[in-house]
Amino acid sequence: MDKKAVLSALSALSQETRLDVFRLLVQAGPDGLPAGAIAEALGVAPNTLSFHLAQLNHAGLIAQRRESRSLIYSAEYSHMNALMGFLMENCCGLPANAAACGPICATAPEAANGESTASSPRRRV
Amino acid sequence: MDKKAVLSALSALSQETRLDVFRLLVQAGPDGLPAGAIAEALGVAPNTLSFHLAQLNHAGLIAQRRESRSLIYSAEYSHMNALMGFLMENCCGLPANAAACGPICATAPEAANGESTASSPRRRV
DNA sequence: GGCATAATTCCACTTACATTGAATTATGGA
DNA sequence: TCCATAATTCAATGTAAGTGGAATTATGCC
Repeated sequence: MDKKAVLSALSALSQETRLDVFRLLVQAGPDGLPAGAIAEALGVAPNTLSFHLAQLNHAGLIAQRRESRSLIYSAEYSHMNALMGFLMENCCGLPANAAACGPICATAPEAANGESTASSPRRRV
Repeated sequence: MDKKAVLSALSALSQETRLDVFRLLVQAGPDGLPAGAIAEALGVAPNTLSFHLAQLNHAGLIAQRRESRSLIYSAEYSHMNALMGFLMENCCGLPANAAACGPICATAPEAANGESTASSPRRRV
């Protein structure tokens, strides 16, 4: 995950409606929700919601799939985990910081490189 | 941590210069860095940096302390951890999601509620 | 084909954000 | 006290983001 992707994800989440949408989808689970259900749940106009869904989708935070007439959106958990890893990158490696960095510490190097399965890379300054 | 604080933190981080500043401070450790050193390291004008430091500080992501003529800034790790917890709130609780939610899962409830100050003791995972 | 539903795209508008240069506050030393 | 350093605050400008209304695309059913 590069800085551009991180900025894109953070920008997407730094808006109230989009934050609400994302959290709703996180809690909805892998099955996701159709756009209409999201709009109704949050009380947002359909066109406005479309705009925000596009931003989240483009940022890689949510996925889209069609099911008949409905477009179903669902959270991309892996992308979120990669984002967190990036923010704390090169934090846990410092002996002095180990305690402060928190729960992400144990797995940060992998999360930072996204898509999991990464096992070796550590330092990048 | 409430939604307002989360939005404030995400807005602060969704800007390239501020993201660079925060990551630099995360990697610098609890001792932090003076404003001038940050400005030089990132190649940003002093007044512009001041503006961004104020935003990060107001969002609770960094702390400020004076040391002679210098103002030293340091990362607020606990705030960052609380932010991550909030984003994944009510995710790990769902049996279907447990695997997808990732590393934060094990400690999310605490991070989400924790208003504690920097370097607070954290439970083992 | 004709019609209704689901959602998106396009357009104009208003507001908020980031940057720049000049002026100001705070600290330390001669 | 006077001056230099460290950093912030103020005022002005250009650009990007969010919202609302009307029109458009995609799918399903009769």
